Order: sequence, then C-alpha cells, then structure tokens
Amino acid sequence: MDKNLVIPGSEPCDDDACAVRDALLIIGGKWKSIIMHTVHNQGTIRFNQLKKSLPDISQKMLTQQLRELERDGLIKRVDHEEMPPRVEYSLTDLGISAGSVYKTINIWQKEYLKTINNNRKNYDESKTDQG
Amino acid sequence: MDKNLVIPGSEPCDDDACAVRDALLIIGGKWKSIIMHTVHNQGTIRFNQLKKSLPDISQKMLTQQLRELERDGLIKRVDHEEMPPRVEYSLTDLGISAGSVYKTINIWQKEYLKTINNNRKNYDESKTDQG
DNA sequence: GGTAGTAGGTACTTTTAGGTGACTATGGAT
DNA sequence: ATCCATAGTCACCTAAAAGTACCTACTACC
Repeated sequence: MDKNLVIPGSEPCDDDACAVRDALLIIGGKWKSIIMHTVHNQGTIRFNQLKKSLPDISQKMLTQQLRELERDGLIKRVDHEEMPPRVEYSLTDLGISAGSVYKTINIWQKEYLKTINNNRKNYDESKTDQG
Repeated sequence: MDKNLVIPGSEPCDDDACAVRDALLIIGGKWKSIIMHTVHNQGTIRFNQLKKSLPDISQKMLTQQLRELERDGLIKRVDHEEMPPRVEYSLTDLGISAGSVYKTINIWQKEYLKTINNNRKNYDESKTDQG
C-alpha cells in the first residue's frame, strides 16, 4: 500500500480533533454548500432572493447559516441600512477558496455515485440473502 | 466575479439533494475521516487495534461507522472466522479515492484555520462592542 | 387603520447523531 | 467453574441539528 497516495496529515488527530472534522463544521451541514453555491452563482444576492432560490430552507435556518458563514469569513454581509431593508451577500476570498473544496467533493461524488449505489445494493442483498 | 473559479455543477441541486450534501453523508460525520485515516495508515487493521487507536470512540459508534463504510464500499471487511474472532479492515480502491477528498479538505483547513479563527474573533468583538 | 414587503428574531418541537453500559458467543487457559 | 480476549449487539439516554409557527420594526401605499 502506497502511503503517499492518500488522506490528511501525518497524525491521526491534532490534539483531540481532526482537521477534516473541524473543516466540516465550517463548510458542512445540510445547507452551507447550497447557500455558498447560490451566492457564488449570483455574485451578489439579497436575503429574499436567496430564500426564493432555496425553496426548502426555512427562514430561521437561512439566517442561522448565513450568520455562521459570515462569522467564519466565507461570506460578506452588506447592510445598506435603507428602508425598506436591503442586505446583500457575496463570497469573500476565503469563501471562494472553500468553493474549490466543494468542487472536489462534488467531482468525487459524481464520479463514484453509481459505484456507491451498487455497493449498497449488493450489501443489502447479501444481508437479506443470508443475514 | 469569475464564474469559472468555484463550486460544483451548474444547477443548485440535482433533484432535491445536492451532490455535496450526499457526499458528506458518505464521508462526513464525526468519525469517518479519522477511521479512514487510521485504516489507511495501517493498511490492514483489526477491530480492537482500531479501537485502541481511537480512544474516544465508543464501540458502538466504531461498529456502526465501519458498517456504513463497508456498505458504501469504502472499506473492506474480512472475517477470518476463527476463534477468537479475527476481523481485518482495509481500504478499497473507492476508499483510497475518497482519501484524496479528505486530503483536499485537510489542506484547505490547515491553510485557512488562522484566518477563520481571526474572523471569528473579530466577529465576536464587533458583536460585543456594539451589539 | 389595515395590508404588504424587507430582513430578520424567538419559542417550541421534532429528528438525527452520538454516547453509555450491560450483554452475547466462543474457546482456551487457570 | 471462572476469567480472559475478540468482535461485536441491544436498549436506553442525551445533545445537537433542523423544522414550524408566529412575532418584530420600519415604511409606503391605499
């Protein structure tokens, strides 16, 4: 087995936690990838526009995820302090860099989705066949 | 903004779900990255060896995660059917390919961790300063 | 003065992920 | 007979993530 092929650093974990684990707290979760994707596609996007683009997300979750993305510096929030309110979201440079990670994940998934689904089917069959 | 720089495919979601979201169900979660990392490092590893390498994981979670990784075809499980039991785990080719995804995530995290932590600090301060 | 649009916030509930501790089967050693 | 090691399973519980429904502030418009 070639040790140079794969996976993270050299220690199993830095201190307690894994870098990958930490990264997934920042870019993972149910909504962040699609929010990031939508903001990127639009360049600049307002709150309600975003909400309409993501019909299944609740207002609360959208706000919450945007706050986290803003806190971590992946997204920039500009409040124009007008009435009626106008708030615009866009990606920061860090957000754009995270985009390349999403892209890698996406490519991997697209490439191996069928394989994985076949594996699952075979696994299930082997379990129902002979427990 | 350069549309060619970043993020997944061209639609926000394939059907309901995102490819990235689906991928993270396969390779994400609290334990999978470190399990994969450990198995890779050892080449072949037995259950209890793995448990000792990951002192914080419970036996139940280890079994459960290994079953999912096996089901999805990232990990191969070989039961030698001896007594006392001897079961050996190793990565499949698909598992190795997932390693490159973990690697990308890991590199990104290592590169931007400080930036993210600074962003969080500044964000918190701006919130406590003036709400 | 009632309604609509904007960008949220709050309280409560459900669902999912993860954790704890005791238990099983097997055979060999003490 | 009892204990040990291996590789688990089972029932139960907590904590975190996500969802639902309703509320706020401000202004314009009718």
